[in-house]
Amino acid sequence: MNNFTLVHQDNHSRARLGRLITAHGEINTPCFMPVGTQATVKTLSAKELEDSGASIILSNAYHLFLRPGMEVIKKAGGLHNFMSWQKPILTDSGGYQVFSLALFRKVSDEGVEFQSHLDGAKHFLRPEDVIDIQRDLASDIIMPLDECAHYPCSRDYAELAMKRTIQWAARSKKAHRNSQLLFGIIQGATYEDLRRDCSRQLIDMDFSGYALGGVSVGEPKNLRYNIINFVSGLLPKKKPRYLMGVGMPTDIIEAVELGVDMFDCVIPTRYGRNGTAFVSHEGKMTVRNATYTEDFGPLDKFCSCYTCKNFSRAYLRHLFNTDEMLGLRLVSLHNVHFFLGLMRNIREAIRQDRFAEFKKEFLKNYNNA
RNA sequence: GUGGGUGUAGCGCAAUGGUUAGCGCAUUAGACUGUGGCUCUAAGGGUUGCGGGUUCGAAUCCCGUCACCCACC
Repeated sequence: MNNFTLVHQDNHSRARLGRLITAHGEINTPCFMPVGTQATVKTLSAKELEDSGASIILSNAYHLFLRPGMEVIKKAGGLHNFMSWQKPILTDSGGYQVFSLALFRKVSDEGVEFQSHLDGAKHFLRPEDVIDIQRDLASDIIMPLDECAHYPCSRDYAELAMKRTIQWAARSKKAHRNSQLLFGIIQGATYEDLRRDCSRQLIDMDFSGYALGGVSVGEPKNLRYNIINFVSGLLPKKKPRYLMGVGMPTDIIEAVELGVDMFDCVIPTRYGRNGTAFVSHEGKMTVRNATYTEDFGPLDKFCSCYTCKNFSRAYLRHLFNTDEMLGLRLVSLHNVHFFLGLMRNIREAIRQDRFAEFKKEFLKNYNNA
């Protein structure tokens, strides 16, 4: 059975409209998944997320495994109940975190031994363990353990990481026995032949969707788009395509044009906490800047979110300058609203076969992001 | 009034005779892509209280003066 339906293919590009069915509801694609690593999209309540139009969020097996631990989540009745979010959840395996956060790690074909970034305790996780953890989380879409190479990276290491990712994907598939949707993760850094080999082998294993990993890890933009373009062209049309960890609005638009369906990124919330807002027809805006000291207009005059309906730039700047936590919340809320609104606009443009015009129009006035 | 102490960037402080007076915070402006609210990068900002003197050279030593602090009258 296929959980993904291709609803419409844009006439003038590879952009596509789709629908993904999960145990906790349907997701219209292209979609953006706000990131809730520690069972919370930082500073936002489930209601605020829902009101912003979020149809799925992302969480993280590595973080939740370390804290609060699986026993707590199991007793809570799964991640949905624990965090009181009843729409779909995709959980990342934690492959990325093992390679970016752990104090120490030793990777072998068997799995990965690492030291917790929280308390230094040593853990050993095999791909099978990571599937079990996500079974207990009871998320809707789950990801296999993978090895994410950063940029720049030698061809030898990229090949090693890619091959291990494939082996682990096969073992994950074997260990996966329920109705959660398991995606395959394509690695191979910036090397097209490695990406091709990885794609082919994962496609042969028949996953519910395919994720493009190891992107936006420091590589220049042109290389990034080359790889997205290349891999997207290899993937089956009838399965969802997920570009992991991406990204800026312009990255998302470029990737949608290349046929990507799903995105997640910390940018709206992290930038929100750090005082950068995304504004329609403008781009990135640093809320702290002195120029807004007496700007009593809304953050984004085209936005209908709670922040923009009720507060001025001058007030938001004041909140950031005084380190008041409401500022983090209000700008995070706006940014999430902005990203989800962007996705709605993208879907509508594809539906009307005018994605190219939409992209042109969007980029015309939109700078730096 | 007497004695002592202190005056250096918006604030708190370094620099005890030797290049162009530094540091932290603050300010200003950047960065952040499968999340630690953190962190990082850069910039602006000085008549060293004021006036005089000694010296090749003074934030630094001397004299005067002003302000503030402490103690004693």
